[in-house]
Amino acid sequence: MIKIQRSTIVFKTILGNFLLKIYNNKIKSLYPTNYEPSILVDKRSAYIVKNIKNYLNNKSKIKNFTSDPKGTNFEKKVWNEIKKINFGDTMSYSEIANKIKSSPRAVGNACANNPCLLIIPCHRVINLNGNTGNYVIGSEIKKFLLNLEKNLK
DNA sequence: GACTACGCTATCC
DNA sequence: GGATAGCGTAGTC
Repeated sequence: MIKIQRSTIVFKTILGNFLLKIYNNKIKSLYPTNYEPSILVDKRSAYIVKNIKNYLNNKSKIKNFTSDPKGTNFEKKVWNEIKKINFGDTMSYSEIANKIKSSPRAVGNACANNPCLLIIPCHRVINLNGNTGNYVIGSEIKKFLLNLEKNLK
């Protein structure tokens, strides 16, 4: 008998409230929300939330949680490559494009559709010329995250 | 066809 | 040397 776990919780961080969706022990999505934080969380969610909060407070590295985001085959391929980037490291859009035989622009497209912020570290993907490039919830936050990881590396 | 979280080149100061 | 414009590129809607 397979036990399916399903939970949706909202928690507060220094970057605002985030909505976390878990299905069958895998993270389906993680992104900012306007909803009020929820109170009751199961053990697994509480563990993930604690790690993300510690990460954003520069207390610990973010763990490599299993994720199962919804997207096209191409997007999943891009996200899979991004998950391989080590904590504190960066990679350019064109490097990722070369790995999967695509173009930088298409990689950026896939990044913009990433439903699992932080979990799929698309903030570690930057421009070839060294600029941080854009980010769904603001390039300032991208810089903040990169700086955070540099300090803890 | 239009849009895009990119990259390269040409062409201006 | 910087700034900017234009175009190529690949994937999505």
